[in-house]
Amino acid sequence: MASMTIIDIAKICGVGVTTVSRAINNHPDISEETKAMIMKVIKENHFVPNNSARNLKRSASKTIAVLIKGITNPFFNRMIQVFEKEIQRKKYSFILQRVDENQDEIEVAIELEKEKRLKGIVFLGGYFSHVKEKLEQLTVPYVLSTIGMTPEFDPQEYSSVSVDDFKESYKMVDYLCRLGHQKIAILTAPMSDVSIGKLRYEGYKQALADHGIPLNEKLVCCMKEQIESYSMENGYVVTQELLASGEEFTALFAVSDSLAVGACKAIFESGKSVPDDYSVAGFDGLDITFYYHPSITTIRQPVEEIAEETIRILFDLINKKMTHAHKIFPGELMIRDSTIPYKE
Amino acid sequence: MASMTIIDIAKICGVGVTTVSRAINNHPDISEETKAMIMKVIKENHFVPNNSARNLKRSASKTIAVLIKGITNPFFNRMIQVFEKEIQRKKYSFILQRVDENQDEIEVAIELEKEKRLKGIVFLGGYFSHVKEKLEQLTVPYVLSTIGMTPEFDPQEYSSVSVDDFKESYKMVDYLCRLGHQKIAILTAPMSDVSIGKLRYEGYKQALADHGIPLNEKLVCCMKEQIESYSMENGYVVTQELLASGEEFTALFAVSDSLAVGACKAIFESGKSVPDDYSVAGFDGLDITFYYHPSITTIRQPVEEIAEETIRILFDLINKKMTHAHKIFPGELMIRDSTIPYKE
DNA sequence: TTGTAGGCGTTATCAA
DNA sequence: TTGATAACGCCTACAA
Repeated sequence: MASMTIIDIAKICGVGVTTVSRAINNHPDISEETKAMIMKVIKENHFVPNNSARNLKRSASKTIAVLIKGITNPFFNRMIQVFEKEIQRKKYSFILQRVDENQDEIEVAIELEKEKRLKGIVFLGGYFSHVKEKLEQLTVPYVLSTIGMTPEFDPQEYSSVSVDDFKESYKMVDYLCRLGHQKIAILTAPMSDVSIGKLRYEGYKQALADHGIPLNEKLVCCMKEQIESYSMENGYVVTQELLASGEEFTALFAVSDSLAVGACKAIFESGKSVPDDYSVAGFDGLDITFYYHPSITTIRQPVEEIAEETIRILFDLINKKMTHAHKIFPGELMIRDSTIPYKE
Repeated sequence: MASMTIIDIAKICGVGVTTVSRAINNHPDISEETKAMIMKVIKENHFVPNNSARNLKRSASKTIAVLIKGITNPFFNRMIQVFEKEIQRKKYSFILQRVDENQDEIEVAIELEKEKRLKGIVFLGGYFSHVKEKLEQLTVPYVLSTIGMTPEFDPQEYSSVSVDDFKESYKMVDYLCRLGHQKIAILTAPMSDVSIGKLRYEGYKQALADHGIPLNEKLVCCMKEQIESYSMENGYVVTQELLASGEEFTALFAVSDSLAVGACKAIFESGKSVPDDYSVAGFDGLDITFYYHPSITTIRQPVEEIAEETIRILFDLINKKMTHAHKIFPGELMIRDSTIPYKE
């Protein structure tokens, strides 16, 4: 039989559609017994309400969408879990929407906002270089979570939660310098990057400068554009080239953990060792850095706290408790087995 | 200003709503110039059509949904990419819907089918033990991709694409036996599991039997229920317990690569070595098995082929070219550095 | 506590 | 090539 509607159910039950609607939506104005009867009929006939119709009619729904760019990143998994938990705790429902690499997240957001009558949006990952005019089409509050922003964006215009990529990167390179390393290679985003890749690279440069180490451009290795960015493969390939170049270095800082894993592999394959021949450090705090052998020194981003704070700010915005907020969490330098002091 | 509708646009343009609709949907019956004019107005006013209304009205849309259980699994990333590419190539649009661990994927599917007027569904991951009655509520074709099915399901009732988990598991354990290993531990799903975990365990048992090796239950290690299943952490914790138990073994077969990585870590931490003290093998063919040090022997599932075939079958079903199909792909035994012959 | 009727924004039908 | 109008399935004043 063709799909049932609320009208069919009403007919079968011998009641009006309103009553059925009330039963479905747990409205108070309905007697327990009619409700039970209706629900029974619904079960028996496998009636499922059509969400499109509901969304169309509803003026507002209690739902939050999380838009995530690059779902590949294992770093987001934990965050999504926290988002879901926190959003459900607030009795809101939760939509996870993947945004393709070559899709515009704002356009997706605008469309989704209308379709689902969203109450708020979380943007996760990606670069976020959008014109103000476009952002203004978003009529519900939104928070950028772990998204590096270039400074030309007016902080008054948006809210965000993240670590200070510049500072944390600095922290790591500073640590490597203090171990006595002077020739520190970096594996980073292409120079065209404007987001976290750039921020972390700037931290590297600053740390070197503060230690009186001149920048050696031959030790600045950029990911290949044609390979998935921040992937193990990219780290592997780029490190192979670095090793083949013959340029000397004693430590390698990869701006993401996956890159670091790929780098380690390239080093091992060349017959060298981590950390005896090269110290290697990553960034993010992925689980794999703990499980890799040797375990990999990294900057752990406090994902749970970041996710929780993101939701807290979003709801404050929704409840109009504030206009905009920016929260920066400190990262944690996890010293592991992949980095050791420089030895002559 | 409040959100625009197609009526507002029609008024501004001085045309009827139908004409606007035609412009939006690239209908043939409209002159190029009015269309251009309308599109210009739409751009200027940032009009975005409401999807709920479209879905409600449309009788059918060319869209395929991929429902994925346990988005954590990195194994799915590549598959999703292929799905997206193939679906777009067919000029269909693609929806990725995450299904929570404690959600019923069929119910999600039924709801989504109505909401989005789906043409077809792909189920990815999970266990899939559903009653026939429920499956029958799905009125569009669907394909199970890389989902282990217990034999009691009638193959006439559904379509599927996967590897033969039993056979591939057998292949791996057989290989370990041929290396001379006799005491082979397995890291597998809890015995209550009915899906791939069970199938892979059965393959292990059969291979041991065929080599005349009695099953030692102390070497059958089940994942902890309270830890994320098939995770590195689970492999780590369970292997620590195995090592602590003092039960002797020379090889360890983990039914997933992530478990294998965790196992390796536990072994290294105990002061032992892979592969010198213990050979370790995984299953799935994740990238990390190549990048780990030592690289990990595994069964590679041909993800691209599986994904492509899934879509091919789905479209054959949609176009009524067949009733049901089951495609089994062979896995590939990737012999790496984590397994070596048994030495006295 | 229950039912009737109108409208959410779009597309499809049909007539102009 | 265009436009008026009736659905699509549901929710919600408002009336009973």
